[in-house]
Amino acid sequence: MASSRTTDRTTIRTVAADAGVSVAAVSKVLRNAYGVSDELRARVETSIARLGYRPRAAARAMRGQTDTIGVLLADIRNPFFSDIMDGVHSALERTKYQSLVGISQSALSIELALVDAMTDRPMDGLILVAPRMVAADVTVTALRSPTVLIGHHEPQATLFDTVNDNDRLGAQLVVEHLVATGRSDIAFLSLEIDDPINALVTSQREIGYRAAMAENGLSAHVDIVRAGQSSRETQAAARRMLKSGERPEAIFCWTDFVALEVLSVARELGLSVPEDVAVVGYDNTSYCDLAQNDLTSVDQSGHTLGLQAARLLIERIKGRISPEHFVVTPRLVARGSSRPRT
Amino acid sequence: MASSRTTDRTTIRTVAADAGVSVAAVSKVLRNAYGVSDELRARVETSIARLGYRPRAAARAMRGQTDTIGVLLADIRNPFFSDIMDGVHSALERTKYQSLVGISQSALSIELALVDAMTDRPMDGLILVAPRMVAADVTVTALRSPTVLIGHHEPQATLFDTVNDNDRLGAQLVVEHLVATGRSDIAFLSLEIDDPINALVTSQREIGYRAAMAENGLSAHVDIVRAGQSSRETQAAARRMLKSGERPEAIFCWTDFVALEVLSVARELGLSVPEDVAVVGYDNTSYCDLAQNDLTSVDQSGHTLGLQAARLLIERIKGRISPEHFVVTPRLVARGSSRPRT
DNA sequence: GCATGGGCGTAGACCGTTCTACATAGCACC
DNA sequence: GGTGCTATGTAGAACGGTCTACGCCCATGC
Repeated sequence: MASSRTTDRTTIRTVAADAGVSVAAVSKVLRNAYGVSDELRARVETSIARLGYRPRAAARAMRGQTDTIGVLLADIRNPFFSDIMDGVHSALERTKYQSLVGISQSALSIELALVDAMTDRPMDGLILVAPRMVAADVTVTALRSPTVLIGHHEPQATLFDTVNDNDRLGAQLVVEHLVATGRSDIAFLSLEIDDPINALVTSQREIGYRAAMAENGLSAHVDIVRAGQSSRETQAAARRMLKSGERPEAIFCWTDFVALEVLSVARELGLSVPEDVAVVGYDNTSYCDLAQNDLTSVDQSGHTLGLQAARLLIERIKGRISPEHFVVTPRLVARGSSRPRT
Repeated sequence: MASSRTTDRTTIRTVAADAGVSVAAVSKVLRNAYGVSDELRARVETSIARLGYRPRAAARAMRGQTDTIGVLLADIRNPFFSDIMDGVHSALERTKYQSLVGISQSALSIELALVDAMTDRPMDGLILVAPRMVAADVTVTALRSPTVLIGHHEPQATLFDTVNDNDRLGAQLVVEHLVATGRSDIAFLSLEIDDPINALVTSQREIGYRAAMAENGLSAHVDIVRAGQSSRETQAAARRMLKSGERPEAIFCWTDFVALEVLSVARELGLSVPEDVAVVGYDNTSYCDLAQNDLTSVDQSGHTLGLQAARLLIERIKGRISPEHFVVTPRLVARGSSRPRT
């Protein structure tokens, strides 16, 4: 079966024979290692080009590097993750590294399986985006291969790097903005998670929200609603919040994606935004700027996060041991969905 | 450097020693190959569990399978591709296969590099989603590993399978719907591509659009505008179309993602949808259903496409040689953005 | 003239699996 | 008791790279 496929691929041995040198010499050229004369290099490169030779990553992986980094994404639907990937790609552009992505669908079990799969592959390093796993699991992973986390607060960690937005501050900016525009009854629509840990961005935003409400003397108004990932659950939660007798004056959503659903439900219920209810998102994804959404949001530059993570990872692959924890400062981008009421 | 990381991983030899059997025996158990007694299997499995052994994919790749399939996505931003990935994941759920994704950012050069990287990895098979490459390149790829294409029309191909929507029909449905709702000046906003080929979904939709316009005696109104991927280019094109003296009565966009931008521009220009201009998308992604978009679109069930592709790929990996070409029939989902004018 | 050392290239072990070819045991049958 | 067959387990050669250890050559210094 599939026997027609064994095309007798050209290997390093073929190249060596063609160039009339040893296998080791070809390997040296490939890795541009020390001890190769210009003449030998030229000869080998000519043969490589003529034969169209490509080293097999699998064989390479057994002893050396694979020049591949693995990215674990929780959720491909959230457009914010596209921004992160853009950043990763631009950091990798001029390097020898390529990225391969695993999608965990926000399920812890899949996440763990994927990390295992990637370490078995193996990859030279891993970028985990918004992972759900607990510190112990991250540690195990980091011991096996260089690791950088995005969107996971573990500022004391020494075995891996982290790249984060200051999520507490971001939430505070939102609350302050809403207060400044005349709202005080501000609810937070967060994400429901089985075993929430403080490292999660949603937890951090909840903390920031609580703190800011307290600072503004609004502790009595604190209202955190948590809904699952799915559109159905999100809409149901939004509907409950907007229909209830004491509808909040503003809903702050943990991510833009959710805020768009809230806007939709509000419109369906005949409510006007921002008159009847203000809506604010988080991440400042490209959807916020569309006129039909006109959504106030918090910018944390996914591009920068991805870029930094990739940079740090490469440093770590190259041997850095000391941990680095990069934090970007969020910035509120006010749009129509939170304009002061007239 | 990173020497602390060499944790002396347990290998198949460790397991063999622990269970008191040969390496080959362990390998047999792992692959559940023929010629293993229940007693031996039990013994080996106990050792595997006790040692927490995991076979390394890289070593495995050198002779056998890797149980990994590669998916090449053109663009992670387009939410339609999320639907496809959902389908792929559900097909793979109960199998031993895992998927790893490469993102080409709609660039032909990256696409080719990624396909090479994946074949070198190697993967057991490849799913290429909306690839730009020409038939010759696909053929080369298919000769190296089992391949299924999604969103690439090559119905005669024998070396690989394809999974497609009937894009011509989809475009026809749109034109007919718009005609039925009283429009005749219907423009098509398509995608600009350097070297367009007929196999692309955009080309197919253009063909369907032209044909349907002709059938309805509207050939004089045929107007195909092509814009690049970026939001900036899309908006610029939309602005030109909507501002011009002879603004069309309807704009049919090649994908939802673009239609959302058009809705935004229309609103910015103070035009009302669908009164001043009707807008229709393609793919029926989840954004269409949001009240602020309320976008008419064509459903081609990305979930089904992904599911079928994964199924076909596994069949092919298992030895099927004869080509299969799966085609789904699109369905128009009418919403507010194309309601008849009152 | 001879030891020294740096530059260059090579031989061959090694990485962790798979898989073919073969050895052995047990059993049925004559 | 010998023969043939099946069922089970094993030895060892792949797979295609990397990388260490070493040898050769030539220039240099004394």
